[in-house]
Amino acid sequence: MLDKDYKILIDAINSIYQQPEETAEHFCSLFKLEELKKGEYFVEEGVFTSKVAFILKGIMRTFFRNEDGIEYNKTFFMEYSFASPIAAILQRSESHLSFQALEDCKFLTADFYGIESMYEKHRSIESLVRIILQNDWVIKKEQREIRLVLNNAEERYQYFKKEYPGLENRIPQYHIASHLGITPIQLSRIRAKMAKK
Amino acid sequence: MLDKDYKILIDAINSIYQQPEETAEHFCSLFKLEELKKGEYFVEEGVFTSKVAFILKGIMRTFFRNEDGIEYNKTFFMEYSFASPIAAILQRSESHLSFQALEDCKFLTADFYGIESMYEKHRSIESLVRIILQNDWVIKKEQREIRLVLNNAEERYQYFKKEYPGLENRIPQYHIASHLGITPIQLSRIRAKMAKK
DNA sequence: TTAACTTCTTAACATATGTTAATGGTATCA
DNA sequence: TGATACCATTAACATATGTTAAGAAGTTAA
Repeated sequence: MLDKDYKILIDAINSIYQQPEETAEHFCSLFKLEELKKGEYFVEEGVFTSKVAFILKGIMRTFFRNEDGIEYNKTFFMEYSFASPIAAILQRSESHLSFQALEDCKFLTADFYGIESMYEKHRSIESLVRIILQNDWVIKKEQREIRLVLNNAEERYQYFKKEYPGLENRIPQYHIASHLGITPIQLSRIRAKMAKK
Repeated sequence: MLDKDYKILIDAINSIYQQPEETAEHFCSLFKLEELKKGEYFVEEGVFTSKVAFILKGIMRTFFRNEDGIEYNKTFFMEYSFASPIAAILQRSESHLSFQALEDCKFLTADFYGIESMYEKHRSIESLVRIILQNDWVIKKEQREIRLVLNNAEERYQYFKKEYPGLENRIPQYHIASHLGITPIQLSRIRAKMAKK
């Protein structure tokens, strides 16, 4: 069972919170390989789901669509990151976010409740999940809220390039603009201004 | 021990998640009454603390100060709400947010770890805390992030008045402006524009 | 009471961003 | 190959917001 893809997953979780070998193998056994073509959805808005994805190749975005149909790209997921509508899962509610492949994607996927059921016998998995949630949710969200209020669009773009290295060359500019909370036209102006310096 | 103040706290927690009478009394016994004068701090940036406050009278704000000293008012707390640097507590880290009284405050305060230690024997307290955290953090934060990106300042001000009824007449306008991510001048323009309609 | 202080408002000007439209480049596909 | 769709850029104009400065009204303190 320890083929190349699972080895990547094991390395990823061990670098977050070191796991006993048997625990790591049990954890990995919950995952199976899946693929999505560019444009296809991992999770669609309005559904109940408990899926978690660990991305091996490709890019996903998660976005919110308001009543006027305007989209806001909340987060991007690149190789070796976990993507999941975890807020909805924890609340036992439907997801109001969609998850979509922006490139052809290859990923490992598992059911979150299956992971939760490991907690009792494998406390290190509970710690792993808690650390991931605290990092992704509490810390990143809090800092993103502050940046949205205190930084202008150019500063937010600079931060985006640090947070997602290389991503600006893999996805359309309008997806980046939507993440920054500006129009593609304004992002183009900012890029032109930065190129001059 | 069931004086008027504790009765308010018991009613508040029961309306969130109904508790057995003995559990509610045990929970309340963890709290003691405190006061702060306007301008004084409940929590200061940079400290380790595990305090939780239930506000009986007055207003607090929690704010972030960036490297240039510019403040961002993240949340306001009015009567019968819980105020706490809970993100820092859960991460066992120092708070990078400050909590300050904007009016003379009377509140009940407890140690969060004391509350946590009730979980084993009183699962309904664990549920209570989980619900409060999910509401305040997950849902409210997610929706606030979306509003910051998709709504303009006038819409955010309209929302502020719904979220904090009456608060606009109890605190200075510049605190509201800081919460909305704009200058007091711009807020004054928005108010003038809305008054005309 | 007067003086100092705080808060809110308004004006004038500068900058940032949105909207609409046109253009050119590139990829895709029949 | 040619046609079409998609995407980024730029221009021109409108709106939103920031900055600086001034003044008015209310509050606090000497």
